[in-house]
Amino acid sequence: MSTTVYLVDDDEAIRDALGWLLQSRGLECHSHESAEAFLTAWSPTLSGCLLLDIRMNGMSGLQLFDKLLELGNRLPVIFLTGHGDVPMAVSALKKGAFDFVEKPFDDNELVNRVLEAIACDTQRRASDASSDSLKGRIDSLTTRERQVMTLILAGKFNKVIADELNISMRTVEVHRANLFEKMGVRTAVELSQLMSGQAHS
Amino acid sequence: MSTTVYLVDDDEAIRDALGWLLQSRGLECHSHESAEAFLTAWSPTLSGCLLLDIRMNGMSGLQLFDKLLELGNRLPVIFLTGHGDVPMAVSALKKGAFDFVEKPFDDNELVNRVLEAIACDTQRRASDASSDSLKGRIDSLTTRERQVMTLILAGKFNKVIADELNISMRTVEVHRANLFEKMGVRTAVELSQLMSGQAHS
DNA sequence: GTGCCGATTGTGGATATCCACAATTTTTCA
DNA sequence: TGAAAAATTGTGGATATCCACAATCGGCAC
Repeated sequence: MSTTVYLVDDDEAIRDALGWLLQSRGLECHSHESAEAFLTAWSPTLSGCLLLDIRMNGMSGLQLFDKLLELGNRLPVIFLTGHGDVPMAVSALKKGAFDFVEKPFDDNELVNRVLEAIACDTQRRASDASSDSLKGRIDSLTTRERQVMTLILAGKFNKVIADELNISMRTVEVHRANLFEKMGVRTAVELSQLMSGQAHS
Repeated sequence: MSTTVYLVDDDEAIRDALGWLLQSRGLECHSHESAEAFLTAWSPTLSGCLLLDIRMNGMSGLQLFDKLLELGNRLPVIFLTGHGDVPMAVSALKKGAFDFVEKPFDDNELVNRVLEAIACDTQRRASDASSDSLKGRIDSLTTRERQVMTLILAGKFNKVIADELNISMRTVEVHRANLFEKMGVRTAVELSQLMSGQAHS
């Protein structure tokens, strides 16, 4: 999935106009005429951003937003509405919506918001990728190696680790060397920095 | 400064009503009749939250908010307004306001928002405190000790550090022991975890 | 100018880590 | 049941770290 602007609005005129606007600015745009239609197309791997009309036949934009939140959506959402009120906007933003724009909107303004949202998603995606690769390396560890790693990160000596796991120091050394290799680090400090911010129970 | 609700509104009736409401819920409340008056009372050490009316004579609530942002305010801000519109609310929230409430408001609702804001501030304050104490410990390090620490955090051996600083390994050992003592850690791993997320150039 | 602080270095020994060479036991999975 | 993966342990030596004891040198403040 390359970065794309997903547009959900039941008004064909708006879909056409916005689609044209976005494409004229070099942005790929996929339109859906209903929340339901977008839901079937949605996957956690989508990247870019989501333009979401609030008032629609069937599931509303707000309902779709809630549903996507449950599904773990990370795509930044920009709400579009002609009938928004303040509490609605406040609630949407506090739930994590990226923006909330009233119709009629200024074309340049909207495109700017879209570009910001895409930039935000790109950045999140990059940090996700590195944390995924880290998770992969952690998964490749054996149970013992993970136990040893945890104790190393607790700042304990091999001797103490051996004691707590009821194994010989030599075995700890082996696990230590192996897990350093798998995690791609050369020292405990590097490991600690790599793992900082990660859960590793 | 104990945790207090700061209220800025140029309508005396509202100040009285809100002040009464908050105090009846056990919340200390300090009222100010203008943005200017609050500004002179403001200090970075205030804790609690700020209830801010938007439409006021003189400096508006939004202007005060911007000014406080420049001054480095960390107090959560809840806007109160009888004439808010969606773009205004969106802009305020995107700038970091804690909430945006329209008048007339439900008493319980508002008190809940205030309690949330206070909880949020209390939490931030706690994490600030520990990071301040950390900063203090870092400040207590000598120049050399800081240099050595940086290299330790880069995962380098004493030998390499000695080389890079053109001093003997023994000297590095001394600095290392001293800075561990000052930072309150026993191993490089603990130091690394302590410093994770901190800048230490 | 005397004293304090920070930086510097040395010796020597106790601990700890790193690793090659070598091997056995246990678990897991097909 | 047999092969592969994982866990285990030992020896011995090279490196690294930790630390007490001891000392020199330069800058700065009172």
